[in-house]
Amino acid sequence: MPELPEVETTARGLQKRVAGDTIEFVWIGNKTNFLKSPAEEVVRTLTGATIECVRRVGKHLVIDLHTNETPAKSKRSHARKTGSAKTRTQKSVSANSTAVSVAAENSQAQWIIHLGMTGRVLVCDPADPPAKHTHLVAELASGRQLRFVDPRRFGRVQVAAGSAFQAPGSEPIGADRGEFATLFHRSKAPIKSALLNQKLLSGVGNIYADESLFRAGLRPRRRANSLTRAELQRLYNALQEVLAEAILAGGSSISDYVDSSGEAGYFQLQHRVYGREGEPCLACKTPTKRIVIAGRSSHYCPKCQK
DNA sequence: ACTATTTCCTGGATGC
DNA sequence: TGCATCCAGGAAATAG
Repeated sequence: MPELPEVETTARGLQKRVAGDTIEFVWIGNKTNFLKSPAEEVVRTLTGATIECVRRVGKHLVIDLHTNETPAKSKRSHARKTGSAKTRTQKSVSANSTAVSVAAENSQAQWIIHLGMTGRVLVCDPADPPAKHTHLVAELASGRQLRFVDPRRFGRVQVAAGSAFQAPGSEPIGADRGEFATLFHRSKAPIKSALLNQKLLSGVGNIYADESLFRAGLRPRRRANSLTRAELQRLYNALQEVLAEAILAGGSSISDYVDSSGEAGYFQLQHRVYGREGEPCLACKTPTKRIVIAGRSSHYCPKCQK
């Protein structure tokens, strides 16, 4: 299940393999509820676009494109979208005061993919048999294909004009310590819920939330605003550590391991609490507990975590 | 203005 | 063996 480290690993792999390539043709399947932008807008934006860069923004995969789309068309279609998209449009437009930079902005577009629970982006040979639940195929000038596969369709695909896509919250990696503390100081929600709230930090999912809380010695039900300065510091350190280790594990595998369907192999970080209900805590042997917070499984050691 | 719960989805695991 | 039921979870929608 892709969280920040997996998305980072995927982004690096894709950057390495498809940057500089051009999308020549786009196919979209029958089930289109994974699209956040209208299908025709996705097709229009992607077709003929050159992939400049693939990167991670929060839990989103962002593919920066150079397009041939005309400014007028791009603006009108973009304006149909919902609140947050409008805000971004306004931002990106207002940031460009001269006509020249507006024109430059409009030859840029972004293909934004959220992998949800089961989403994957594969680099395939056209001869590779399509995986079940393949919802979008982009044929590349190099002769290869990018395929979006997602059985559960929790993943989301959208396109946007410009290059200003932002995640709803702060970037967890290298977040400022003070800012990190401020984010959680205001929230009365359980710290576990606050960690999962993408409007605070973008990119932390269920597994790494549990792992961070375990390393920080904090119970998931603790109210975020009850954490002391020292506890927030421990949580900050734990989160940085967990994410860095997970990316390292993924990063070491991506360079030399890509399976037959072009999928990067995730060598996941060894979980210390996640999914270990009833098993002895690795530090003190107390059986690991599992509770449900905000509808999510939360694992913790009742002795080590206060 | 909050937080908490439900809903969307399918495949794999479990139970009878 | 086969069928029904449950469970996993990111994030939007809905409820409290």
